[in-house]
Amino acid sequence: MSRGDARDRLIQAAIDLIWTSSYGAVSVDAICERAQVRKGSFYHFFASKDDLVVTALDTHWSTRRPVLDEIFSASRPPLQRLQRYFAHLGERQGEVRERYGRVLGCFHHAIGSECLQKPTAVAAKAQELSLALRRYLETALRDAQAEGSLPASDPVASAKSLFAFVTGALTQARVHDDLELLRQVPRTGWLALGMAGPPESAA
Amino acid sequence: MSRGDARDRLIQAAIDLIWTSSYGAVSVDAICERAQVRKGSFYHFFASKDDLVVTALDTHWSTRRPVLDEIFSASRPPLQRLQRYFAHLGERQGEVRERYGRVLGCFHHAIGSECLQKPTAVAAKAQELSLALRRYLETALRDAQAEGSLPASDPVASAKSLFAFVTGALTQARVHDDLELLRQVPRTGWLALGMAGPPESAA
DNA sequence: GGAGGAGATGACTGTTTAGTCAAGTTCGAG
DNA sequence: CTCGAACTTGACTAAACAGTCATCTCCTCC
Repeated sequence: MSRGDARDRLIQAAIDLIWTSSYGAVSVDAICERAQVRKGSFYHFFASKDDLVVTALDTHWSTRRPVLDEIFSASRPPLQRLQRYFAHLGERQGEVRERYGRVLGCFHHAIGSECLQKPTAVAAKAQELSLALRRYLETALRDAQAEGSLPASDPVASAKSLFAFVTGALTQARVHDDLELLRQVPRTGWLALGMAGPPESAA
Repeated sequence: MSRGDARDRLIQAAIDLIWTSSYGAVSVDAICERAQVRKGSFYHFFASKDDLVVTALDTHWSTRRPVLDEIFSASRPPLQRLQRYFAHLGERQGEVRERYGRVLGCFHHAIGSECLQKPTAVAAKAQELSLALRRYLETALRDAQAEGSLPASDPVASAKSLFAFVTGALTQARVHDDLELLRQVPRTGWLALGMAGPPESAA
């Protein structure tokens, strides 16, 4: 990493600090100090604090995307995709807890619910990523209905409800630092879809 | 309201401003300006910004509590309580939208997920109120299981999951200003409890 | 009417904030 | 060696920030 060394450190510092507290509570100075980068360098790489945060959101998403692509692979039966995703939530936050000492939930969701309309660019990026995530669910539900393994209904509305449950569980887990709650997600998730449990082949 | 006139305006201004944006984005000056109260008066009534916010949380809760007490009245069949609450979510946020021009979700939940550990007093108060709300669900679930209208399970864990879904739906509705999502809550809520729909007598 | 307290006021302090800038250093290509 | 571009640096600004304070204005009770 010769090129973008300080830049990368700034991005990582922003992710660490904002994720563990909040957008509004983290200052440029704090990010610089953690990244061991001077103020002038910050503004060499980024036009503003918001510019860095948008970049941080993109960077973080680019690390999650391949994982989601694998979980929601079209070569996998649609219900098995959901089963893997439900299980992934708990596993992933377990890793987060080991690294940050605390369950932190979803990075861009935490930012998105804090920055409603305030800094347009940040809010727009957070919403964009939330929508991208929801589309994984939507596709899996549509595929499941197409193959008849899930009762027919509006897949967009169903994905919205399921997504609300997932983000709610992640946020509650974050607030109460409660990993156990996420381990309940698979059970309740299937119920919310109108099913008693996961398909036999997916367990 | 002879006593506490300016004080009340400060509390209301804090609720309005923080609810429509966020804790971190609202300054004491902004609150004072909206309340038409001078800085000195602010600190005559409140020891600090956090002190006002804690008071605002309590004040707001005290307006919601009688409504919840009515909805979750023990003289009502437990499943009917849940049905009423599910329906209430959409109605209430409809009112909020009319008043504030936007769906805002749950006030103390928005603050609670933003202020994780930072200002101890604010975070503690927000968590206290979240817990109080969750207990309404817990009691209803316990009563429903006791009378056999809901399959037996751990009511605490079930309440956590149901509460995660409700807060998730409120937050999604807030972020996307989407009232329609909340209107789906009754349907998905019953599913998540392992029921096909509300009891006949409750509809 | 006078004493005293609750409340109002605006100017004030010191700190933190985001963002700027001119003068540096480093380093690879020509 | 030299030139320029990428990068670094620390001092700087102006605004916003939370919080303070002496002084004033009421209103109430004696």
